[in-house]
Amino acid sequence: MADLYQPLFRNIERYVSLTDKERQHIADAFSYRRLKKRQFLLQAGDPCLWESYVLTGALKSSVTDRDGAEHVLNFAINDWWATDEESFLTSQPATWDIEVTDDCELLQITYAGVQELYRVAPAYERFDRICFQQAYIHLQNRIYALYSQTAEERYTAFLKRYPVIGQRFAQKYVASYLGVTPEHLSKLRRQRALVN
Amino acid sequence: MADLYQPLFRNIERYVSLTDKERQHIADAFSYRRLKKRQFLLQAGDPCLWESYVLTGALKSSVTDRDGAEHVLNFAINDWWATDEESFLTSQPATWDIEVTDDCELLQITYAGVQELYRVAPAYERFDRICFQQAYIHLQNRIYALYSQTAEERYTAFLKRYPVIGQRFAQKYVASYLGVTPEHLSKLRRQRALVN
DNA sequence: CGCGACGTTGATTTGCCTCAACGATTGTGG
DNA sequence: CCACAATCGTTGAGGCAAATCAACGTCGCG
Repeated sequence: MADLYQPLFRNIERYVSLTDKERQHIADAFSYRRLKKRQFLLQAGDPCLWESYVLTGALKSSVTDRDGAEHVLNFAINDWWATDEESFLTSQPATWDIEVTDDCELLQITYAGVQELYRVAPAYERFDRICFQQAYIHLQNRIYALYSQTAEERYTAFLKRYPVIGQRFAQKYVASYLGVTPEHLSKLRRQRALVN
Repeated sequence: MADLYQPLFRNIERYVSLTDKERQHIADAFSYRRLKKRQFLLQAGDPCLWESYVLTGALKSSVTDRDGAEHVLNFAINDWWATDEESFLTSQPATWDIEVTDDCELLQITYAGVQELYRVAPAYERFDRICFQQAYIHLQNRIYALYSQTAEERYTAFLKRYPVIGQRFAQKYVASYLGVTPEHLSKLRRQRALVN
């Protein structure tokens, strides 16, 4: 089943080129795992032991605050990654929950696996560097959007940028990701419907 | 003046160890520059040609939105970095302004310089990887704070985490960084003063 | 000294939240 | 396969945190 790893290789080769030997090291380092809807890839309090590449399915990362309110930080569907990096990198208890919202197939790597890959496949460390640079830029833009845009503008931008996500996840999670209540997003959607 | 580079070396050696040869490559790659208060390290529309390490002085990074409102994204004082990474990495026109708020001494490196350093000093690419991982985690936490905390809570956390910044920058920039108006921050401060 | 930028204060407005009630849909056990 | 519960999205009424607008004192600087 070498084909199983093809999507992962293509994901990595967006940024770096891989030799056959490097592909082999990567395939050896990642293990396959299935999770069913409503299972948790990670629960707050446990250490995040895996970086997970999503082959199929859907997950959401969220944090629950002191008041019990859940705040969605990220979505992940096929060809995305799902990890609490802070916990993964420091081995401290996670603050995130990562919950499966559609049955998943994952490819997972441990912290030790990553360190070993850096050693035997330097292209993988370069890939990680580029990934985190992109992710950093993306989060800066998200913060700027939170500062400068209304909820309605953020929702419009979200639909444009991630047309698929809005269909694969419950409205209330989209609302949480956008930083508004489900009720408010519902009202925004109604206003948009009236205009068109 | 080899001493000029010591703060930069120490900054890098927080995360990776350097050989003497690597230190030499790094010193060769970074050039020294002074800027006066009110000058712009970067203006929106120009490409960001440098990653800048701050030896002394103070700068703020901000974006001005369509309505003309300025939003402060980052502060930088000694031993911090100041760059519009999106522009630096893609060579596209910057969206950020980076303005000097106190006379600065900088050590700067170009994109080509970074690529060359990656080649001759692999520790530097590892340093960059770790830096961006840390920065990514930090921004995730900032987004979570924007979702889950009130302005007052964010201000309290800001004072605790960056006691120095609040004193080196005008109140209105701190307000902007926290995502509130200067008037509102002023009222928050008044309330805090009454309590204590 | 006089100008302009900054911080403050108050009055008013507003975007979004909270709370509550209600159908519609989903899923679950008998 | 149906009945029931649970969850979700919607709608409305009322409230609050923060924005807006405007006026004023102060300070640094030319």
